[in-house]
Amino acid sequence: MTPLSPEEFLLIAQQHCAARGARLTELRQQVLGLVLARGGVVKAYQVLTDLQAARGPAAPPTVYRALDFLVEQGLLHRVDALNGYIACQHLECQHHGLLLVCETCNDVTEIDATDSLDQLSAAAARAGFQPRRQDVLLTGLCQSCRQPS
Amino acid sequence: MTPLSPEEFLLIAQQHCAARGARLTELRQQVLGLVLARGGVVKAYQVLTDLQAARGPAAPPTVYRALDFLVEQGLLHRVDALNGYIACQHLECQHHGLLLVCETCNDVTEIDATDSLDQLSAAAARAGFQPRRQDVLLTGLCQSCRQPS
DNA sequence: GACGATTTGTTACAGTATAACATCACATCG
DNA sequence: CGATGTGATGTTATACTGTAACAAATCGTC
Repeated sequence: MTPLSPEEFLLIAQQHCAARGARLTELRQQVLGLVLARGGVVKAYQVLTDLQAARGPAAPPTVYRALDFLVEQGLLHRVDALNGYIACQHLECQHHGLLLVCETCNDVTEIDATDSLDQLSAAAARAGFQPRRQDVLLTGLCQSCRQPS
Repeated sequence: MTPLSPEEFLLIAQQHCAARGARLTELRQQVLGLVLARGGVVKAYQVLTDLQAARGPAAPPTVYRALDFLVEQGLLHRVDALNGYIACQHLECQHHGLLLVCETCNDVTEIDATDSLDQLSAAAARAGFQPRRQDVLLTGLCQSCRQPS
């Protein structure tokens, strides 16, 4: 399960958007590239800084709109617990991702947990609730951070 | 499943904290009371306003600290998606709560989904991740908001 | 080229949260 | 009793996150 390179990711993103009739404009692609370049969880204002470095003046709404779009398309996940964004780590496969947020190192890992998440949705449905495809996240300790040594 | 009255809730909260060796101080109790008084999802700055009305000058850290404590004790849930807090709706029973956040009316319902959530934890554990007891939330449409009529 | 719809730019501001340090309350122990 | 340590609260200032509202540019279509 080698992670995609930024180049591969951008390529797939293109196809992904084309297939959905969504316009992956220059700006949106650039923002996506900046997120990928940093790697891991990225904050909106980090992207803003990078964007300003790359293109001159830019304001918050510019990056928030691009990030919203990318989340909408499923290319990025929003990590509410950290007010951040992270590239989808299972773009190729159809999946329901579960985001594992380490509360020590703030690293985020995405695992495929389609079955469990479907169960969760079913439980919600029994309560009359109609879930929208959405990122579910758990916080806790990642493997590296719970070494007893 | 009648919801607890604020009085009942506060009483149980007392016992709950005592049992855990945590100090439910006057301030913390007051903050909890203000959340219960408003009902539903409450924002920190709403609590701040109410607290100022009730006790005179107060600053953000005062309420954030109290809210953090109450979340820590499991009396409140933090609703990341809304930057808000809501009283635990299953205080009496041992449960793993699943928060259902309606993206139309912003109402939050808490259902018991212990089984599904245990599955989720198990999936995380298989990835070497150790989840902490934590609120999981799904966004979507509540029953009232998806009336086709 | 005119038009409507979407995207982007820009300004200004609203809302959320914490760092850092001072002070206070309280339990414990010598 | 007073010293002392710990946790809780007060206080100031500031950092971080996000959006409303409107203007300008871009793109596809007729």
